[in-house]
Amino acid sequence: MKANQNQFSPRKVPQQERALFTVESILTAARTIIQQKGYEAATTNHIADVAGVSIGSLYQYFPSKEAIVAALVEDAVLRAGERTRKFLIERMNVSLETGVREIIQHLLEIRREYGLIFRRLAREVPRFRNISGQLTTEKYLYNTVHTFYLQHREEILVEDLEMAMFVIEHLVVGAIDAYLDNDAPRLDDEELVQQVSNAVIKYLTK
Amino acid sequence: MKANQNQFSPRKVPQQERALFTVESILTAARTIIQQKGYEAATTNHIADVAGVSIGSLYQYFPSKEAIVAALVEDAVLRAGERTRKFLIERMNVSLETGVREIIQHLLEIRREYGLIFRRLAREVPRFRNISGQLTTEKYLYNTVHTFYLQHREEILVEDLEMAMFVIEHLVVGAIDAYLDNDAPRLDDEELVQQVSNAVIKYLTK
DNA sequence: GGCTAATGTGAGAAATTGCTCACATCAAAC
DNA sequence: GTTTGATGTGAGCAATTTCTCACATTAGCC
Repeated sequence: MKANQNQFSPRKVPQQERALFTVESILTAARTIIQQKGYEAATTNHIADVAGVSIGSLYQYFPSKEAIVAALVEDAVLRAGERTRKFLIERMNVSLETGVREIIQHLLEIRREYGLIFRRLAREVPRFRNISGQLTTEKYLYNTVHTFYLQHREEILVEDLEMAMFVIEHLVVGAIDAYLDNDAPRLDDEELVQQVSNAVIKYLTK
Repeated sequence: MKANQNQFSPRKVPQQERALFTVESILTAARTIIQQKGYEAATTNHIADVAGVSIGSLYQYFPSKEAIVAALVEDAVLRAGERTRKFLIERMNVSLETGVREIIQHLLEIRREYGLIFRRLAREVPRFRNISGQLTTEKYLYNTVHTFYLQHREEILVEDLEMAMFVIEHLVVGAIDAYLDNDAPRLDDEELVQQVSNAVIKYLTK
């Protein structure tokens, strides 16, 4: 019984070039299908088909269908988390207004780019909601955002900052997701970011 | 070929007391299962099991699994829509601040009560998103809300009111759903309503 | 070339699920 | 009590989907 193995661990680690290509093809195919047709359409046979490999190969590297999806989610959470982290650290010293606007702008980009994971998958497969939820709420990000707000504490009139952070996080993400879901009439990226920033800044400082 | 029949129409209208009880049992079972375990867990056999009726009886009254879900959705949209309509009309003449707060309070109640439909189902089954989306965006409600805002137009500094309505709708619903999904720490109903109202009012008037 | 381990294949086994149908039971009217 | 239509039953069909396994092919090494 090997350690560090769970029900999502790969069965076999690819060692040759062509095996790596196979694994990549499978992940790409799964991503594409889920993106375009949704989770239900992503049957293992269909994924193998689109990837151009046999169903047997698929099951050599992934123990189950869920393992494929888990791999997609993990990848997205890692990448998006890393980018957001860097972004936040670079913005540590800007003004409250600028910081808020740029963070919202950044969140819009992230949630558009990883729409598959953070919106489609997280909604259709409740199992994965927590995993993808990690991104916005994980401790490191939380602390970084918290630090940013603290640097502008005197401008902020809200008493309970932690509570305000929770409210803001979900106000913002809620509006962004709705904007991306519906194709909002009379509203473009710039305008959305402007309006939501306004709301957040006014909520905090007026 | 009968008119007024579609793929969701019941096959048979219950005529005796016990048949009505059967239908109710099926709907209740479906609601419970979806609420607690999600849409995927709601197989027809499982629904019949929980309802305490045979799978045959289920298919006597519902032509398909989707018809059961459609019945749940329709019921919720009708009830919630009607209640919201009445609520809005009663609040036509209150102040901007009071109106906004009470509407948010009302939305919180509605989305908690009909959480099954407006949150779980709408997310897991893309097919039903539009139907449940009707509730908040349907024309009548839209016009009613619009009228309310217009009565306080001089207090409102935002130029493009229609755009602001879109932003506000999704800010509010986003925050409410997040609050209901996560069991938000250090935040109760009253506090949430207060904070979100604050944000909306300040966004509109400052 | 010959050997070995890694990789690839796809028919089909096993499991799941929506749904049917031939039949059994019950309620109401006479 | 008999009849008749409404209601209830559940084995199992048909279609789909996940996953296995015996076998074939390929890459790397001597």
